[in-house]
Amino acid sequence: MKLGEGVEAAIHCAAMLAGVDGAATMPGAALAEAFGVSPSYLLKHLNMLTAAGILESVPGPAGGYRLAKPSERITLLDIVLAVEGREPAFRCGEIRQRGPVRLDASAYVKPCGINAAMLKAERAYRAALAEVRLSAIVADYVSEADPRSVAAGCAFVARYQRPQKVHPNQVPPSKSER
Amino acid sequence: MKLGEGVEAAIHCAAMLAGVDGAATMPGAALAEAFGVSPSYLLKHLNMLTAAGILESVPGPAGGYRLAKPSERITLLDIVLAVEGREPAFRCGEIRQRGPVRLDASAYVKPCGINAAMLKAERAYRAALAEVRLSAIVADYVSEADPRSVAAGCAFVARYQRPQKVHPNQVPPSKSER
DNA sequence: GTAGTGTTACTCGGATAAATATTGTCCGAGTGACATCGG
DNA sequence: CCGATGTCACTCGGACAATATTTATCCGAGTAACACTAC
Repeated sequence: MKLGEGVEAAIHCAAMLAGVDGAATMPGAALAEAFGVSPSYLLKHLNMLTAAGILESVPGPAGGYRLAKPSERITLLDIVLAVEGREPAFRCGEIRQRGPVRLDASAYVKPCGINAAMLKAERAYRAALAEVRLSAIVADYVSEADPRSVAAGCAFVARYQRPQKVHPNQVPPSKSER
Repeated sequence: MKLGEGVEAAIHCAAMLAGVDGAATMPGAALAEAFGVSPSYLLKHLNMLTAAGILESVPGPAGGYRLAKPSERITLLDIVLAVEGREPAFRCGEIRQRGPVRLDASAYVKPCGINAAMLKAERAYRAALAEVRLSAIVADYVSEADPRSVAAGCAFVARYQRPQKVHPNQVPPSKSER
């Protein structure tokens, strides 16, 4: 019963990416620097989030990551499952059948009660995570955390986010930062 | 997010030990044989259950393990925590403080919202496990599972359980088995 | 001045190694049962 | 026949490897920006 250390980083990265405007992106190296983790290792987890459809990655200069969908539609469960895997934590190995007494297979049609109880508990865990949207995490952070921390976070985002190349028929964003 | 394989064995062992009468014990080797797992490795988990006050161990010949308290007072949560450790699965490393912007410690008096959400989910998980008593597991098994499986389990228990030496002022149990 | 083109620097992505936790195995300390011996 | 005693077999308990998983790192493929050149 131990969650990988990358889950925490993944959630923090997603929360920070929720603060970038529009289609702008943020490089993985900047995210790694923001939290003091290994850049190369963080990319692995960000890659899993991308494969799960939570993030989008843009290659090349001015590339990076951004949310693939609005933060209201991303839950903590999505992130945890993407990083830790979708299979349940408790896997019934059917050890009740592995003893010396080999009964007929028809004696084991009923599912293992222990397995059922463990999976029910895990469903409760996942349900609790599914109720927390990324937008709620960000809103709570902005309203509850120390204003200095919020200001530092916003400054970091503004400093490192890279606006995307605009297509000719689109109006370029205001050249506010750098 | 992966539970050790020993958890399943530990729960099954506890359920089987709930079937031994009174103060009788069952050797760890018999439990290992019942589920087809390594005897030496199972002892490690049984030892953890003993350290947690769930089981009692009796050394010497006719020794073994038995429940340390009635099965109504043992929950799945007790067993899972004893085997997997009591600390929560999600450990907040406070990576929000590890970035390049070093704010004053007073900016982090509020707990991390992400950590709060993860711990709340884990509390739901543990609450669900705490509601399942070992006696309920056994009762469900006896009433729901295939009668052949129940009979085989009872026979196994009767075959391998070792009655304890009775003190002089106590009446010896019926010499039914072996 | 403008369009085309080549270079370049920056990004992600996957393959590769080190560290750690889990799983599995072994041997030793301790204890009560059993057989033996003596009364 | 009953009791004391020494031996012994059986138990758990912790120390010792092997394996799997997690963590960390490096190098390559790809892409868009940038500078340069030609028109």
